[in-house]
Amino acid sequence: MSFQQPISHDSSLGVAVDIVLLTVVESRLKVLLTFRDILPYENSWSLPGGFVGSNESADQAALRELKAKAGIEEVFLEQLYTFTNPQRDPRSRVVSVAYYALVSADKGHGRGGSRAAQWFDLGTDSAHSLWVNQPNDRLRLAFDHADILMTALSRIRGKLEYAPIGFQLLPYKFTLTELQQVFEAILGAAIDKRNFRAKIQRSGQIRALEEFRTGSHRPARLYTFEGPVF
Amino acid sequence: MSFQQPISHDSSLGVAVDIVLLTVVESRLKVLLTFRDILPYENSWSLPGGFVGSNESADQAALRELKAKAGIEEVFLEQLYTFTNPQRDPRSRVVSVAYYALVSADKGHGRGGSRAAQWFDLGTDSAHSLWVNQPNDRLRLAFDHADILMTALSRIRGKLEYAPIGFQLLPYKFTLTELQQVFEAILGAAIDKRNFRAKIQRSGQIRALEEFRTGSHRPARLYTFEGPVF
DNA sequence: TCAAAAGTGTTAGTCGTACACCCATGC
DNA sequence: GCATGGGTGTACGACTAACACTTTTGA
Repeated sequence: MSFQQPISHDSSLGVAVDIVLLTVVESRLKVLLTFRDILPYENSWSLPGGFVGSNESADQAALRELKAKAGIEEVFLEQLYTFTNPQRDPRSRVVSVAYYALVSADKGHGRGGSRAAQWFDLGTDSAHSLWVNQPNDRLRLAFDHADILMTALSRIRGKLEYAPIGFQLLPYKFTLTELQQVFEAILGAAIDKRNFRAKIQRSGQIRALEEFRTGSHRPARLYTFEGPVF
Repeated sequence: MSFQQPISHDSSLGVAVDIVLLTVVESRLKVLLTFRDILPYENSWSLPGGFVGSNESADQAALRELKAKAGIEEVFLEQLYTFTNPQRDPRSRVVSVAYYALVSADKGHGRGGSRAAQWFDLGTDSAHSLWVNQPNDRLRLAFDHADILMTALSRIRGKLEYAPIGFQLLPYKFTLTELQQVFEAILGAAIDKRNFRAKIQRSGQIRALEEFRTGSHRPARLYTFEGPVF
């Protein structure tokens, strides 16, 4: 039996952040991945991330990485979970403080067309977790990033029900149909239109504007997010 | 544009775990604190914790520390949040992966009477956060441990509503009054007896036993936890 | 005038909440 | 027989979920 002696501080683990950056485009949930052209996991895709600098918090590191890798500055960012399996990085011991971030599609495309970072579709129906568990050949995620992605998806799905995070994926003005599409994309399931609208209106989180989005059919009223009143 | 070369890994942050270990004794929520007889924060109380070993996960480190500092082995343990303020430890850079743990009072007293580790009362009414924010002189917590404790309390209060964690604070057999007292201790508020019992019964999480706890009054039926059926 | 998306109400079941009295036991 | 904690039911309001048709516009 191994008696663990008191651990010396200079065991020197590395600390990194990894970010699950999500957006919704045309009713589809998308995640930003970066391409690795170096070992380990050369030619795999991975979550954007990097090491935490010696004089910054993990939050700051995550924001810095988002700006550098995705060109994104205004973003909703929350800590997700910290992954600490000693074997998660084959090179050396690195613990990863994972974050999830949500951007609206209009802000979210600073980069992402580049060869180094691309948006990947998370599937249209409830097959999210399937997809993540059994990625196709094109998409074998590096390290434990598939775990991180799954954890993020299930956290966000849960949180969507009670926290006003859906709005983070939309621009300032949006239609109720767009909002519903965001919910459906995240939950991976269809929602009844009347019930959804009634519930959202009841919640008092949105305010109707006197503006309409005009398209090729009946114009849709625009709304804006207005946090709950305390 | 800065192509980020991997930030030199040897910035060598330390990684520690800190654990908010809670129990409920006689309707009072208690937290286990350890006494620091060394600098920094000499003569303060702190959450039990320690550095993560170079070959163990943070979960394993937390379990090891719980066993070492509190003599506790069977315990419900979940990761809470990772605290990464660069100044949180005045000696050197240490990030802390915080956990919360729940034990039933019957298991929870392996240690805790020792000079090094003691159970502290978290106040009987809804004044929890007040108490934590403005600790009396006896109780000024080391590092950012007051933050960690507050985060744990608010997480647990939230989670109590939808996850079966209340049972973790009770022995295998318990009365409904005991269960209600656990809920009241955590929420810091009184609960209506009839509503509580109806709700718990409805949830299908407990099973009635044909045993009774006999005391100085009418005997109370014992129940046992039985996870939700899938 | 037609295609397409916007918009709207009712019903039934379930859950939360407020509230007061009788029951079984030890002393 | 009394003090103490154990145990029970009902009514109202709010929310969930199922379900189909009319309105407005551009083409």
